[in-house]
Amino acid sequence: MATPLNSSVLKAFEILSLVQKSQPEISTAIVTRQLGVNTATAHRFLMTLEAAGALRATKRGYYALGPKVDELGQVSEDTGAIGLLLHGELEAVSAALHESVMVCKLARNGPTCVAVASSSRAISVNITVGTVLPFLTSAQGKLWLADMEDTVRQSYLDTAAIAGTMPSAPDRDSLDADLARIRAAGYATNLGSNEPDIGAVSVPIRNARGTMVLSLSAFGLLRRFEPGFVDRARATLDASARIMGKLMS
Amino acid sequence: MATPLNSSVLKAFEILSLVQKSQPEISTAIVTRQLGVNTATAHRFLMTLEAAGALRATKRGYYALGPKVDELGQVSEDTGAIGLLLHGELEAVSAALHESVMVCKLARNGPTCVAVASSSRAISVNITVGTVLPFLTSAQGKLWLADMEDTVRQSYLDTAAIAGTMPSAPDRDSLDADLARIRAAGYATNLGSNEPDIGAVSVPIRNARGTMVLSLSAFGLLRRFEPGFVDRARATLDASARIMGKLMS
DNA sequence: CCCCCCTATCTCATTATATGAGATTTCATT
DNA sequence: AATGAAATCTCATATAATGAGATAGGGGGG
Repeated sequence: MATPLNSSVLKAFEILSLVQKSQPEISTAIVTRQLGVNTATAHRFLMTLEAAGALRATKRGYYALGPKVDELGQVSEDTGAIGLLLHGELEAVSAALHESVMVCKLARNGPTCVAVASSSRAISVNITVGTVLPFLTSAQGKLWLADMEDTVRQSYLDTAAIAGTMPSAPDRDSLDADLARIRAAGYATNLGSNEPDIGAVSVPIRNARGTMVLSLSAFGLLRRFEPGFVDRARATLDASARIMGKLMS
Repeated sequence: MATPLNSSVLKAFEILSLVQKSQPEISTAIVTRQLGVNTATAHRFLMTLEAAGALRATKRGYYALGPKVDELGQVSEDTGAIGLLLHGELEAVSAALHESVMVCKLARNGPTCVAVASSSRAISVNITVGTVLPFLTSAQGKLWLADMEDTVRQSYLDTAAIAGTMPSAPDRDSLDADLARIRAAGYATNLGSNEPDIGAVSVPIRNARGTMVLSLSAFGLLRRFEPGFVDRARATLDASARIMGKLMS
């Protein structure tokens, strides 16, 4: 009999996973219904998770994610956990394409770099971990927009507009058409729209459940990004994105 | 007898809390030593946390924070958990000072806004959640730098320099003197150094252990930030920072 | 290249504790 | 203030966590 796992701990994380953007607070009833455990058990787990700081009571019987989650998330960022995890694969893609590659997560103001591998070429594009890309003019920004529900997309675009990072917006119809095309193709490109003379190709990284959790892109001097290279890069990036998706699940 | 807490779950979070910037990976031995539990128990917890995705094996017997932590952290950000938690207090400060106030966490490229309350005044400073402030010219940036160990500070300054967000750096000695003054005073100001005609006062938010976890600042048109107002604002901000620190612990 | 030691991993009997049904309290709503 | 729905508590029982000791596996020194 292999090492038995601690089922209480597993259950605790199942409970925490019930908290989602569409369900930012959970209660005893929700836990009971969605995990099929006894009311008393659900209640005790919520109390325990609150004591641990993983949940925080908002109103009687309702809990949102707590400070411990933020604290651990911060440590994970500080220690570059994602970067270390993806580092090897990222280097491999960079070497295969002879271009710089980067991985972004979605933040409020745009895709934000969490890992990067620079090509050995003599170009210098100022990308470091933490860099925020614009939604409308970067390949990764458009890729994320294309993946969103309409209402969610609108809220991101509104935020971007307020923050002033929404330059010379193309009219809404052409944006919609563009995003539909990207959604169908499964990749996005940026041929100089963000920085002059810099091109990029990006593909989604999806977890086991098919949710887009990160984006991957290759970028470099625009003149290299002619159709043939874009196709080749897309195939290479897609293969790596599948591997990275497995690593993230 | 009040509801007994699930000790396995509490222990799981104690174990996760052992992962820190200074100790990015944990092993059975580390858990055994630091929590005083049996080797077999420690091992089983690590296996369980890996199965839950909260930890990720890097090499034989060593574990770093895993994808579940990032996932939950992302949900916490998306649901604006910190913002909701601090919202009431933030509004109160804004009302008391008749200025906009904001809270930032530390990210690689500078303090990043996680919550904001706008004053009712007719000024418009483009601050939204997600906005990244510069290290050297913003009140909050200097406050964070002042709180860091020398080596850590240098690594942040290096990153900032690479990202090109380090404008006309004052010479090193004057920066050190400035930071020493801020450290001693417990607050920092920015009198137009970031945006012309915009001033700011900022104070640290510390958790129960004294660690600076967030920064709080009030900002507005520069001409209001004469010495008398700065002193009054500092006192008000400090009082709120203590309350917010408790909420975060 | 092999051996040795340190550490991770497994086994199993004992014991602690998590569980669920039902009773009780609390809160919001009318 | 009465009512109903949901959270919280109690306690006997079953289950699952624990720790000592045995085993296996890997990295470093000879």
